[in-house]
Amino acid sequence: MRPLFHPSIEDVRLEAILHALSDPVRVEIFADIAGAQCAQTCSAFANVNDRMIPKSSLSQHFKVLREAGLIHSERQGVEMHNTSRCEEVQTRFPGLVAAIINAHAAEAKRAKAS
Amino acid sequence: MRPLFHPSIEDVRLEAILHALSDPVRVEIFADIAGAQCAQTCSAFANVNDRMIPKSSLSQHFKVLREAGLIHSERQGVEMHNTSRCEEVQTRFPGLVAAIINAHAAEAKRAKAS
DNA sequence: CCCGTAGTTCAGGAAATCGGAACTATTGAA
DNA sequence: TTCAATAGTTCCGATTTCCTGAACTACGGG
Repeated sequence: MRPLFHPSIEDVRLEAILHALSDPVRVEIFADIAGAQCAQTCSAFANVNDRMIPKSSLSQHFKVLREAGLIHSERQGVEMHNTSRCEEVQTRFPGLVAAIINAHAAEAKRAKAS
Repeated sequence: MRPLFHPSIEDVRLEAILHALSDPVRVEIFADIAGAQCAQTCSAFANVNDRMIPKSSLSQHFKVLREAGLIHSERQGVEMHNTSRCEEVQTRFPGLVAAIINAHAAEAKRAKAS
């Protein structure tokens, strides 16, 4: 099994970040990881937005987030610990991730209200 | 030929905006329109990033930007006048478009420097 | 050593994207 | 009015990407 690839922050591309977060499942996962106090496992997201996500799809989603430079994944025993790279991305693209997370939160809030 | 559809600002979705701008051609077109003083035609972008874009693809790109709520397109005689909807989108998702345009400008600047 | 759990890889079917060719809409000139 | 030119749109087949079940790998515990 090939080791996990994490781009260095200089290699992070805007295009990859926007593509990664243009998927409703991935943006939800990322917002949760970014807002969490501690590292999150992959399987914690087996159902997102009241929808079952097969674990092969989940694995792909985490790969996309990881290779876009948005999260850091580290094997911890049998499971994976995922943390956000918000601070790093903030230095590269100031305000970007914060604005997206804000927008996502605003949309989620409105959906709940209706 | 069916009339052009523009979503009302309340119907604009984060997902659609991020998807629209996750394409290198579209983000370039949008940044240009947003930064321009006057309306831009479609064919003004026949070559973006030193690459020829076929007009059928250009038409699709404009449709994606339009239906995401990022631009307004209006027929003016034989050509199309495109303007950005930045102000409206700003009220719905504060800081989002500005951060993306900033990030895009930063990346373009770095690419030129190398 | 074997089992259970967590996640990855592979492969093929589904969906989105690209682009050439044909079409539509508008203007201006004959 | 008719014809030609210009600017975009639509259609459709080829390519690419995405999704997910099945098989696989990796680690920990008994």
